[in-house]
Amino acid sequence: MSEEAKKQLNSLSRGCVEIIQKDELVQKIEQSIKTKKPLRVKAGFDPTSKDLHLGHTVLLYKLKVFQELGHEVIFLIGDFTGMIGDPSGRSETRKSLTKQEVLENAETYKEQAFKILDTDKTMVDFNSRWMGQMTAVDLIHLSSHYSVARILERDDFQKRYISQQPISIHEFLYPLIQGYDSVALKADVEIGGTDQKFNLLVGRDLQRAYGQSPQVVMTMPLLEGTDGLRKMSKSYGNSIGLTELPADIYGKIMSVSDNLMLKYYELLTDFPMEEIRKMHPMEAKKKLAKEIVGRYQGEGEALKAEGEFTHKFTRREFPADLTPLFLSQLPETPGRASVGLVAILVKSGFVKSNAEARRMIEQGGVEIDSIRVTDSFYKFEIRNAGQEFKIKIGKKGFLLLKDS
RNA sequence: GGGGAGAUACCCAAGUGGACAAAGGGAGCAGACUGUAAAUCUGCCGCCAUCGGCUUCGGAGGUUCGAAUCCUCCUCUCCCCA
Repeated sequence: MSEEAKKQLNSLSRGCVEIIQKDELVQKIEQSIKTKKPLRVKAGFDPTSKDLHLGHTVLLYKLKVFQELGHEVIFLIGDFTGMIGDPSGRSETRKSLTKQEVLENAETYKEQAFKILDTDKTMVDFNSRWMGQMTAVDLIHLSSHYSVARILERDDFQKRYISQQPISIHEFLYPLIQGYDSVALKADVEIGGTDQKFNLLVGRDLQRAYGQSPQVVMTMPLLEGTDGLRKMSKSYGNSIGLTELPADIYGKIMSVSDNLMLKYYELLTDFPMEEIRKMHPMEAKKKLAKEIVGRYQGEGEALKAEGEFTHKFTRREFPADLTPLFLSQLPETPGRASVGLVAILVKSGFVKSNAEARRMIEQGGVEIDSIRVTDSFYKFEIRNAGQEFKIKIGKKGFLLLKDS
């Protein structure tokens, strides 16, 4: 293997779970170096939601590595497949999206993707370009290349089948359609999450069936969410969204376990791992949090988020520049002489119901001017006009309440 | 086309006429411990309220003093046979 190929393989493999087949990849790289023809590297994204989160960026980051090595990156938006809904890893049928929703989501995807990828060097494509043209005859022809038994082999389908969950025909078709994308694009390499392995391999098979040289498949781990257990997903409530408030992104990264942090480093950055391991975990985490916030929201926001974090949590101080909430802004506030704490918590939107507010108070989660209040009947006594109350609610809530 | 099983709170899941706002687990929230780590431990976990009340067990009706539990119809899902 040439030095250059070795170097490429090395940085491409970082964090990678599987490369099928590795020697094919080496061959393709050597070939590309020799002929000065870049590899066509494809990654598909299902625009199922508007909000991209860190989990989605694992692949984007890997594409960037390919790009920096001079290869041709195809950012494929599965607008057609998005309307079907990928059954991968699902225990139930995904709800289908309308064309309109898919296109809107695709826009935000592109926007976020180009914070990582080089706009000029990236080819953006939509699989409706070829799938939209496909006739029923073409589809049936495509289906003839695969058997029901082989599709059923797939782990998630099998689980659903055994546990008596419904599987719709259109979900069956999904892997074929996604696989066909590789044929249409003549991909040399496709990268995807480990949950995509089956679909990616179907791409290989179909390329062979259509007389092309099969793509190399590279699978990347699914990034666990903030719970450290399940893959990051908005519906699990464990995701870190790219467009969330900088302070939230920063805070969420800080609350991730040390182990998970290392994984984030491996998959989302190219910092040398040995150096990270040598750092104090909290310092390493801060560095990561700053890096991520900076990447998506800018350097300035990152610094601000870090400052805020240190102030609020490390030093446990009340944030300095909090916009006050005036009593008069609250709907139906009774005579200011007797404003109940419970009412304030609910009306300011920190808790959903009176019962929750009471619970929170009685369990010691509320402080007023640094004094814990456990009496759920507590009423504010306003002695002088313009008086302020600094209310701390649970771990993350800060409310500055002001008279008038 | 025929036969059978099932739908319970955010999720999984018990309950099969009163003691059920509904066991257990998970998630979530709060507290202790910390690095807002993670892990662990404790408490809370439908809604309104002072005792007390109100709405909930796929949907609509019905039986009963009383139903998540029984009956009827409907909707959805799964399995087996054809």
